Amino acid sequence: MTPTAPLRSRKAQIDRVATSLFRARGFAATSMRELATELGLEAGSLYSHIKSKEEILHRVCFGLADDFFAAFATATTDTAVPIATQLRLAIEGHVRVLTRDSAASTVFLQEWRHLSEPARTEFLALRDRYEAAFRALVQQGIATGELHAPDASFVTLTLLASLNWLPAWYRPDGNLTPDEIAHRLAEQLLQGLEGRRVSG
Amino acid sequence: MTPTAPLRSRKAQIDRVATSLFRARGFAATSMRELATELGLEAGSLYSHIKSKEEILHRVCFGLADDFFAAFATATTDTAVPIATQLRLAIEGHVRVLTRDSAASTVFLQEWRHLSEPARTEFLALRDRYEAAFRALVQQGIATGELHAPDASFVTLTLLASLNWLPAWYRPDGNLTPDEIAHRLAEQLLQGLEGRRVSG
DNA sequence: TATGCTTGCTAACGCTCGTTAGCAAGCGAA
DNA sequence: TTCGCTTGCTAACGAGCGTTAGCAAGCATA
Repeated sequence: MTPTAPLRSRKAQIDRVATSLFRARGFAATSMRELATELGLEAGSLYSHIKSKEEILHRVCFGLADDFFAAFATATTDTAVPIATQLRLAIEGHVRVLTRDSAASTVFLQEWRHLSEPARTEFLALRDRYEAAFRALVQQGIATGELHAPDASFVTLTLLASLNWLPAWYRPDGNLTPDEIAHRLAEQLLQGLEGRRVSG
Repeated sequence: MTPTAPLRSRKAQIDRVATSLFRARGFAATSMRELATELGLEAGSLYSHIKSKEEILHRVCFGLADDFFAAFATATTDTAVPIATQLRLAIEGHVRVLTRDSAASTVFLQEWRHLSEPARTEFLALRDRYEAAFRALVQQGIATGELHAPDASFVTLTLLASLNWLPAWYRPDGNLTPDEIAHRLAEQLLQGLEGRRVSG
């Protein structure tokens, strides 16, 4: 039924509701009592299913990190494909993960800093690794002459920024499907990078 | 001394320290006792200078909103200037505000949702008005043929997203000055929009 | 000298927080 | 039927929260 998580386990249901609350109010401003009420039970009952509030945040953040890495790997498996195409596929994969569960994506992007150590440091390392993978792709594209830009880091930062703003305005019932959005974003971002124009 | 706020009033000093804490930990996760300690005094003493915790957030958010509007107005006063140039100036102005006080900018961008009503709604109205002004500029540019894009809304969203990610990675002691960053960002974003290429 | 503003303290208020202990009902598997 | 897992309750813990009241020292101005 719900596109984001299976209904079978109570734990998954808690994660799902908590994620949407974390998105709406922020992690620190969401209370366990609020979460329990939303689920129709008492605060103490939550602890039959989870160990702590932060455990939920941890699962959301690291779960989504896995998704992003998986999407990127899929987009870049075939090294025979032109870099520009690989980058386009990576962008589309990234957007697909973002739109599949925009509540979780927002939490992933905004609330990770409420992770305590060492999870916080681990998370940042993952994020850096992901950005580095994107940057390497851009750099490769510049080296082969497929992409034109003076600075791969700069390009990568603005590119991911454009993409990561998506959960802030994306609405599943909007007039663009996730794939259309992904395609448009890739088009718009790469037109500049590729230095060519498709139409007027 | 400090580039962000004058030292003369204790109130301004509280605002400045609070802003940096709000940025680091988030508004909800920052306690008044923590803020007081950082300032070398007791929690109760803060209330000789401010009315509430939220008052600080309010001042930061609405103060920066004023700055953004002022910068945009300055960039677009001369209507004889080509739209593409006005847009470039608006981008550079926006970046200048962002980099002048990146802690306050981060709070402005991330923590506004902890404003209670009606301030929250007022803030969102301001933000919408600002985005609409940018969008109108883009739309005008498309109409005159100076800019090429299928959808002004889409362009504006990704454009502002790229810019607003800046406080997340900008470091005042980095190897690019704010003006260089502003120029590069404008260049990179408009090269795509303008459909031309400066160099290889 | 008197006024009033700025600045800061101590002590405490009512409240909410995340979490735990102990108990119990339901239910599928052995 | 018994075992054990899932699910949920009530009651309470210690801690921290934002905020207030009441008081007082310092200091510039009138």
